[in-house]
Amino acid sequence: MRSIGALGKATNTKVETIRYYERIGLLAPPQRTDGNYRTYDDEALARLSFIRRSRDLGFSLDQVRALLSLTDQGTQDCKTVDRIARDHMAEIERKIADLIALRHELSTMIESCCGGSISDCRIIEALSPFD
Amino acid sequence: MRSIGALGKATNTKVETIRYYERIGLLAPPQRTDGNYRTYDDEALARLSFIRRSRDLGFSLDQVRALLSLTDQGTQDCKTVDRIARDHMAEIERKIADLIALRHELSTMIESCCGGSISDCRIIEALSPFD
DNA sequence: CTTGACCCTGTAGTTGCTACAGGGAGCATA
DNA sequence: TATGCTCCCTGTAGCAACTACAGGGTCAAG
Repeated sequence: MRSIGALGKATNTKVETIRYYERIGLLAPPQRTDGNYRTYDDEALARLSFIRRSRDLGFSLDQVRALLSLTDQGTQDCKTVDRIARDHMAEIERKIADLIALRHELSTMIESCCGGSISDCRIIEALSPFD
Repeated sequence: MRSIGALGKATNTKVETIRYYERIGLLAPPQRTDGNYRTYDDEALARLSFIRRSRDLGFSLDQVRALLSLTDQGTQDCKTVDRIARDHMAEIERKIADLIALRHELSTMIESCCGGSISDCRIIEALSPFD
């Protein structure tokens, strides 16, 4: 059993974030000490680690919730898990493509700029309408 | 002169968003009709177009605010504009790199999965701690 | 004269936290 | 025993950048 601070350190999570996860129902309310302190067992540690790892991989809290409930059910619904992961992957691909397009536009804009000395700024011009 | 709805259509912006921009001081409060409707002139249209184009390029509202004030000043501070644009560019590069790393991790995870039929799910396993 | 599309203000919701404020618990030291 | 100090508690408000109401007013067409 460990305190919320210890759990936070173990999972690289801020204390407030842990309480937030509890509040939104992602983590079950843990046991309390006589002094009303939360105490967490290994299962809670595993669950929070799972959440954090999923978050690091960019899953939304809703997606994490879905993944957790699938593992909780133990129904081994691999198809659903796979779909969530693939959907997420597709979204990341989209974001990458968007950002690359953006980078291209931006770099064109920046390159057309004077570089800091000439008086009519092509960046502002590029952003302005009717040019 | 045009109504807020017309301005919204012309700039592909929701009416609520235009009012929001006004509330946070990005757009000046426009003139009103007798019936208290906002009316916008061409300058407002140009300004909102500038804002939207900047937003589309991923600039934050704070960055947009800075760009706008630079153009308002007319001081032709090209150096500052260039810096804002380059900073933004660097941030986008970072995001792209992050997402590509993420994609790699995710694809490794997904490929190791059964594909929807075998009962022990490697995705869940990959997300779980102590594996 | 009524219907419908538009507009108004003001407030609350979204995502995923983060940051207080104002207090209590628990342990070490003087 | 008193005093610090660190940790913990609850509850609320803030961030970005909108979006979505609720509950009303305005205006033109039929």
